[in-house]
Amino acid sequence: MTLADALPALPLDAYRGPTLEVARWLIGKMLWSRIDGELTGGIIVETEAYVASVDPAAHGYRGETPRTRSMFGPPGHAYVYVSYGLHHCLNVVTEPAGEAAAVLLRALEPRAGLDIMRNRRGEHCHDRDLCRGPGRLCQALGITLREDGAPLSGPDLWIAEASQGHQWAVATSRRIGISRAVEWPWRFFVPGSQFVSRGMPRGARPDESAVQ
DNA sequence: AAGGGGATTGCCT
DNA sequence: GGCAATCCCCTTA
Repeated sequence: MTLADALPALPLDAYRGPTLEVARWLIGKMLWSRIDGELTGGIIVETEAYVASVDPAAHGYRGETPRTRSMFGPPGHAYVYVSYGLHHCLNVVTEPAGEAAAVLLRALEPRAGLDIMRNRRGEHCHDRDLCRGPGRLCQALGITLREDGAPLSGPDLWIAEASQGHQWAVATSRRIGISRAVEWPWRFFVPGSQFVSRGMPRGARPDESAVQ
């Protein structure tokens, strides 16, 4: 899969809507990066919604800080932060500017530039592990704090429809790795996909409304 | 001014 | 399955 296979970036307006709807809608879309001239990309198979106005687990819940500034910015832009001092995590900012809300991209099914991903992740990395987890995804695609605040409309980082219009089933569950609002079913993923970051945790269920 | 804790990962047992 | 790594941010004193 090369640049010629990439469809144009989705319009930034598409991210302005309710975060939970955007989080579900993003499943099955392609995330592309062309960082350091290297093209990489994959199908989004796992997301989580964070809405600071009501969500104690969200960054920005206690107001804007230097780290969370992008989360308060306009929709369709990247919010990248450093986790545990060493891993990067990529969010898509949602809702109108001023509302701190975003969708965390947790896993991709790698489709383009797998050799590049392996250069970054390790030569012995199995396909399945290249983008399985928010930190791994960023490492595989070369995403760092440099991309924080960047619009997801290219040319370095963008989200587009997948070239084959495959319909993916979507399931929901509790979010991973948080200690507040732990019961909220705000995680969306492709059930059965080997590229999802973990097996189905407690509380997981098929999401009927998203299965076509 | 100091300390606790994290939207994680990889390696160890 | 458990735990260390690692650093900065935010909370509390």
